[in-house]
Amino acid sequence: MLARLDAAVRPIAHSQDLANEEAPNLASIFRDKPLERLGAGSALFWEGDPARHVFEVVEGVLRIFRVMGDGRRAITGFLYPGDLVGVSMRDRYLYNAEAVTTVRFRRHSSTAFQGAICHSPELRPLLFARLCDEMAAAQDQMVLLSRKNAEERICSFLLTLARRLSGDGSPATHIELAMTRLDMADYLGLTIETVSRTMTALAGRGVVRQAGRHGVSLMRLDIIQRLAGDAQSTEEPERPSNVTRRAVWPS
Amino acid sequence: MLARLDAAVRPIAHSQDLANEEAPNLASIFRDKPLERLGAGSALFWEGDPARHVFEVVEGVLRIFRVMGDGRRAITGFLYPGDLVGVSMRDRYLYNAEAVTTVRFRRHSSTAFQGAICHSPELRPLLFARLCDEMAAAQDQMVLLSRKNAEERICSFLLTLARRLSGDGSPATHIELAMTRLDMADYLGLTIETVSRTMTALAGRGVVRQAGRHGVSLMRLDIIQRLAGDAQSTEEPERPSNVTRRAVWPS
DNA sequence: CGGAGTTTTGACTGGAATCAACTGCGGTGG
DNA sequence: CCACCGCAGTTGATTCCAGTCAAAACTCCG
Repeated sequence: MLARLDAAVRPIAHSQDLANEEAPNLASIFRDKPLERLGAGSALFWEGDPARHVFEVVEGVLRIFRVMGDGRRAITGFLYPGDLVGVSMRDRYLYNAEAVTTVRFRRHSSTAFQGAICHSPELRPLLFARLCDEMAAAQDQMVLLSRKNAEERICSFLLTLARRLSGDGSPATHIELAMTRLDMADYLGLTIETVSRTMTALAGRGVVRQAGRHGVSLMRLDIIQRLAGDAQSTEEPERPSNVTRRAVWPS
Repeated sequence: MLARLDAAVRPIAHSQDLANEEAPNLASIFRDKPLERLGAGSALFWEGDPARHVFEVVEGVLRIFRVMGDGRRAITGFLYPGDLVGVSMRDRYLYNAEAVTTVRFRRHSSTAFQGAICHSPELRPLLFARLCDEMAAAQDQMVLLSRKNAEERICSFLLTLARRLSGDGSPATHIELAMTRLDMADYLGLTIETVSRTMTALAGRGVVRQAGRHGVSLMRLDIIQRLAGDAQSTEEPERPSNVTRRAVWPS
């Protein structure tokens, strides 16, 4: 009873990778599996369910979250095309996974996935790398939740999303939030009211521009970056420890 | 390129395992390495340092943390004997590691460690399992930071510590906190004053008893467990596909 | 056009942060 | 042995950011 990790793992490269012609990658394991579909709001699995499958998100957005006894919800991550869900060493899923939007995905049995990983010296390090990226992202999130104020949380979130959606390194200047304010709040450790007020305040200062319910244009990336709070303070920019500064975020 | 994870990984079993006579375990990789020593407060490495080594904690406690530009600190974890530090797929450490107490540890080069893992079908799943446990712990911490109040955070922390220090499943009833109030605060996303007040309040209610600066006796484990907030609410202990509400807490 | 859900806005509250003493322990050296 | 210092921790007073409660406004549907 070996493998079956329980973590949601994210890709290093974005999803539009050339899965077929290139060197094997994690997505290639799923290539011949049928495409399945999950309506917005539906659950892919629940915490505690037997962890029989591993999933690859092909299109759409998933949220993974836990719910406390009294109903308080904490979203621990959003998953995008190319991400794997349900990779775990345990026999039960440790969190809930729900579709934020309509999601298209492929399914693989945990045992077969495990076998494929174990026997492929090419794939193994890829999975390891994803787990490590995920761990780094989790630590970023812990910093955010433990020490950032509402404005810093929102700006960090927008920036992360902008970087992820752009594929390459530089953040996109316009993003479409797939999720509601409630999802954002439960991910950032805030309430919907605070998320709303903070977004409005940023828009009022011309830092962002809201376009419809879910569209956000990042008008002043420089300011957003500063407000996100990850920046070095202005002393000794040559600190070798700063070099990696944020090797962190995936993509 | 290949292996070098960046996560602090924890053991499933406690450290007093029979490293030598039993089946290979992760500690066995380090068995022939010399024991080194690190004074309380000293750094093992800094965020951004080249990740040349992987460490095994043999004795004492480490803290791993990040510092924001303006000095705010967030401790993302404490590491105990048997834990590995610096396992990473990146060429730089992503966080700081400092000794809370005097620490004794062993050191292994990242590349050699990586090689040992890659070539050992026994060790690989163990490392995977640790990463996954670490990921699960990180998610617990995100729930704590995002949705729990001060009292719940303190009780969760005490409970986690009690479980870890006892080795087996049932929580120890007396624990010695290796860390200061400041460490606790930076781990729990609180201030020292709030940690202090909350501890005092718990002691005042007879839930815990403080013994000296760092000793804590858990007088009412049942209450602590309830206050930690992870408990089921008292409805329907069996959870079939009771999709609506929520599906269970792990195990 | 209507209606439900989502988002925004406003008024007020409250829990933890902040600011500020004060206490007590532990080590050190006279 | 004890006076002194310094740091960790506690306690108190006050502030403030985000939460709560409530209602209005907007959007996206059919």
